[in-house]
Amino acid sequence: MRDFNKKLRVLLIDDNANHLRGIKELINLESCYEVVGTTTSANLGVNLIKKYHPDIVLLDINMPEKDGLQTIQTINKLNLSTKIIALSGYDDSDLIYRAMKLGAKGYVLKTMASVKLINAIEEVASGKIYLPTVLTTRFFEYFQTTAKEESKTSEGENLLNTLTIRENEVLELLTEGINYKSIAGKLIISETTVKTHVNNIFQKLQVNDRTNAVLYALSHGFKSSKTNVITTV
Amino acid sequence: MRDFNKKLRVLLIDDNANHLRGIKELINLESCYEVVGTTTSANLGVNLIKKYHPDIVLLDINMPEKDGLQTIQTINKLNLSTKIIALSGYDDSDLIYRAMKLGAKGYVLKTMASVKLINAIEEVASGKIYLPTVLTTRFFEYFQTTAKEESKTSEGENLLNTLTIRENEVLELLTEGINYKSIAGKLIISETTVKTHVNNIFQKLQVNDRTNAVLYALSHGFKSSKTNVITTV
DNA sequence: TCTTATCTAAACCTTTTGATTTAGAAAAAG
DNA sequence: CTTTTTCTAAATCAAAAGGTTTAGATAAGA
Repeated sequence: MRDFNKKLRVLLIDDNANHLRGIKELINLESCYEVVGTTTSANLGVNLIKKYHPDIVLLDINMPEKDGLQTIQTINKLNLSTKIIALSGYDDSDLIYRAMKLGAKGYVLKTMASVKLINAIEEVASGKIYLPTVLTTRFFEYFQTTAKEESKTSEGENLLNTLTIRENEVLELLTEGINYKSIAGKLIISETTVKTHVNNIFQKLQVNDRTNAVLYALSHGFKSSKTNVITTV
Repeated sequence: MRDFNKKLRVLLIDDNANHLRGIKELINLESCYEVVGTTTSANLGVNLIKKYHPDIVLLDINMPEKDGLQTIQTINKLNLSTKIIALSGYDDSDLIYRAMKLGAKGYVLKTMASVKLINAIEEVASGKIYLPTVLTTRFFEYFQTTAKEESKTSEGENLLNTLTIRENEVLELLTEGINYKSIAGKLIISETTVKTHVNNIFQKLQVNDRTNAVLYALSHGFKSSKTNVITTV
């Protein structure tokens, strides 16, 4: 929970100076906030964050100089407790999705009423996530469509299940982009044996080459025994 | 937008008969809803959905007989416009995450005030997503931690950005597991030209074969030009 | 205008892959 | 105690992929 005795320290990053001034005034109207800095440059913003360790950063993610999404990453890599609220002019599903994925704690449209912004700051500061209902819906639309393939593949008959243990080991190395010779070396078997296994894999997965075998494996939840594969979006 | 002249048809699935009765009464208090069926069995519930095509299904996802998450998938596979609201006793991040990923439009805790449930039905019926603030935060906690690994790959300089437009087109076809001849056919250029492009791609991505090129592309957020970004309104 | 980047293409050659057949040994299943 | 599965391996052959060099056409930029 948030300590109301201390002022919340807020940093503003927006390439539009006018907008910057507007937001600053708006926030300063509230006695419990303190704007510790404003800047039109993402790179400068990152430096200010390093220096001042603000509680909240309001970050315009539609900036020309540096990609806003990248900036989110850069800030999060600092490993501070600073929380990021993304500011954007667009309610683009993909943009919202990516911003949130990269660790933004809130997303506010510039067109939204100023009271929403204060609301967002308050919520995020107290450890919650702030997403207006419209954007939540947008987010989930995108989330569910991109996640759909994963669920589709996890059910039904998966040809991967027909593979033997050895074939699985071979396929795992195939998915790492390793050639016959190296696979033979790693499994300590002859290259021709590897070829035999690979051919059997092809038949079972109903493909004709390694690329398609790898693609099948990755898109059908093939789990390598050591590393956890991140199934893409 | 929802048509207020028609009653919203709701189906209830909960293995606890008492709870089922309670919810039914609660919903029937509201004149704009109609409970078209109640059942304690997930499998039976799916059949009822096939028969009655309800607008909303309130689905308890903590059932012994059949896994609630599986039931969500089964229902969605019917491809009806039926919207699912997950009911659960637990505010478990992973559970919420998976339920939403599988296509639930809302998630309500059984411990929540009954007015929240009505609220959820109303929101979901009108095409929105309903997640109480507490659960939204839980969801994003989980979402952001599981997505973290992915973001790692998209940071730093991405060699994919060095590719020309044509090289991107070729890479896109490579990631579909297509061979030189077919790529040449699709782009209406000669096979040797394709080879030239592919070689340039290899150099730029610092790999030696197509499999590794594809793996690089997939793990570094290569976006095929076909991928549809949902841009609404 | 000169230069650079991009797209196109061929020739030549080497390496890798993939397809097919055959077959022995060991282990598991019946 | 057979039969089947799995893992091993070799021999061939054909096809695809990859490496390298050279080069013309065009468009974009300095």
